[in-house]
Amino acid sequence: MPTTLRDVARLAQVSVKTVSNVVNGRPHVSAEVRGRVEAAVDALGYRPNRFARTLRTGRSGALALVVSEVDLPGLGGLTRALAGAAARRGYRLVIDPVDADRAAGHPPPVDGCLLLTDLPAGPGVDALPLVRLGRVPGDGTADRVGIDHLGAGRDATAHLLATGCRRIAAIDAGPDDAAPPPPVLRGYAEAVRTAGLPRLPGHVQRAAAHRRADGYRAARAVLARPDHPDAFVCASDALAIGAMCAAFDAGLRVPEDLAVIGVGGSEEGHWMRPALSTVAADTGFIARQAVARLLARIARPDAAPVDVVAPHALLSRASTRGADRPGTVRVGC
Amino acid sequence: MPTTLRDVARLAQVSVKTVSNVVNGRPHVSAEVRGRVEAAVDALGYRPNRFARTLRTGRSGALALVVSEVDLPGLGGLTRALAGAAARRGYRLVIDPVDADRAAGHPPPVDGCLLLTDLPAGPGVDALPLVRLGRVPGDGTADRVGIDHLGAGRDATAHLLATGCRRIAAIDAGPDDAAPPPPVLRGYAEAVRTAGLPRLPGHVQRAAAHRRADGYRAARAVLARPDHPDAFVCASDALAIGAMCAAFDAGLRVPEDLAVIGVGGSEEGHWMRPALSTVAADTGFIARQAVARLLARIARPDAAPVDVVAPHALLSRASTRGADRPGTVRVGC
DNA sequence: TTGTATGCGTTATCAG
DNA sequence: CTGATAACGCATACAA
Repeated sequence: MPTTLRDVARLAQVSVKTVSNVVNGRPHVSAEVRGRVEAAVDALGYRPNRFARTLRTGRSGALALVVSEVDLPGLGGLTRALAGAAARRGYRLVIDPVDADRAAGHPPPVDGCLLLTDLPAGPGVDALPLVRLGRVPGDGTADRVGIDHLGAGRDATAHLLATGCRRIAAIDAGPDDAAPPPPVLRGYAEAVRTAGLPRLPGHVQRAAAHRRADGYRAARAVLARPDHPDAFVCASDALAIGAMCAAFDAGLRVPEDLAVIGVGGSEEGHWMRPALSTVAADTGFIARQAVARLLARIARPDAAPVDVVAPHALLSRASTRGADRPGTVRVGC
Repeated sequence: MPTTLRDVARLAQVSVKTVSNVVNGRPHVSAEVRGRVEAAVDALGYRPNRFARTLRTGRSGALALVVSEVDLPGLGGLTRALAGAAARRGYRLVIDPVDADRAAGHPPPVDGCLLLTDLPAGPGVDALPLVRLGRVPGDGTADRVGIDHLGAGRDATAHLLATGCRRIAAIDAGPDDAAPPPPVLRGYAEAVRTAGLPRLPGHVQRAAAHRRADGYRAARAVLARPDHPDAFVCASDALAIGAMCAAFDAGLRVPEDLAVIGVGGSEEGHWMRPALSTVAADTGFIARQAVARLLARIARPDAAPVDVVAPHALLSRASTRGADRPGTVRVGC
């Protein structure tokens, strides 16, 4: 049974209020009383009850990053950046993994949520202040911070074109019949059209989700066709990693026979061999903006939702051809 | 300002207690009253306040997985297993990323912690019921669930010996002068000695931590020596992935010139090319045991700490030689 | 500068 | 079966 403010107050011979003042670092407490209280706190090993404090103040001081997939390449870097940004604003960050099916049924005990999933928020989470992470623009129902995926798809494709690829395939996640197609695919189509290249049938694949295995399957499907592509644009690093593995297992050399580029700038891609070229988001920017937007929404729940577009840069590594490698090609906003 | 039990009670023309009974699914409520209350709950969009509930009951229904490194290969699989095990016991799981330096200063708002770090618990976390994940045996100060790392090191080394490797190097994390050496290294040394092979100087490297970059650096240091090893035993998949990259960058073929094996059984290793051989823990077992131990400790805080040894199996994949590949070699307990 | 009293939203105790 | 009322631990008007 934990010690409470009252226990400390009794031992230190002061009132509850004074102990509260000392614990919360309030001024206007005499040095002598403060010393007595601190001694009592130490002696009893007092720790404030977070739930009581939150109930009273209405603030828990915690934000949640809600993810439907914990094994996502790049999640580590994003989490680090978000935790840092939150800490600088006086908040702690916890990760809340939710099942795809029972999506976010109960809200985590936090002041607000960052959603890294395109799932519907669910009855629990959507009552909380909420910022979505990922592709912008969104549907305007919530604040959203992410890179311009259409631009990312265009830039990735342009990079492949510039390094000599001519039969470029693309892999994105989501239902096959989605309309409009997802932004990376639109950017890809735009770049291919601008270059005056023909659209090859079956060269656009839709994976079930952004998992390595989905990318592997999608890439196999394309590589099984008689008209091999010479490059893959993948809408995420997870898909790209799966696609690279499919290429190896098919006996193809990367990038000589098949170039691969992803989107995300994940750490894991850096540790593939060959290292994965990728359109990297500025995670520091995203983290700062996402936390700032979320805190703003907590303060003003009724403000109009805004989209924040984060800068991106193309990281040209060994999985794509090109004389400029290794290096960063500045593109995007 | 959210709606409370009182608002619902007022609208439904019943007492606060009755609403509470309905919300918590208690029996002894007439169907008619129940219907009225449920209608009011829906109309007002009532959601129970978790903090008030926790304050009152003393139980939050949440467990925390405390990690010092979020970019760990295998963390995804472990998290999934733990979240599942917790859910089956009626608990939710959140991940609490902590900085290595300001380790776990504040306790997360949960009923207990699973610690996936060897850092000292810190003043906040160590007051909570706590189970450590990782190598067993531990120091006896806390419950601990993990595989037998000494056996894992022995089995990994034996596998390399059985597939023809004769100059085997080892990489583990931690300070160079730690005594006793970490268990994987001890198992490695034991297997090498048993095989009657000489100890090659400089073939045991200590990395700063279990990060890919640490494995990369350590492997480079070994490969820079005139007496190349023909295999690496790595104490984690993160180290092994870094070591594999170092081998490639040195122009070596895996496994022909250099075999590599890790410990952990991470998903990420599966998606390396060649796929990483690894000593895989039974994450389902670990998750079930860890959650069970933690709940037991919550119920009886003063019970003596116990160590639980989880089964492990050697996954022989393409990063090690051998005719039996691909396949699982049953070893361990 | 410090103490007293009240309420945050919930559940539990006890009457009716 | 239902209703009034007291706690849970903390922070804060307000009083002293």
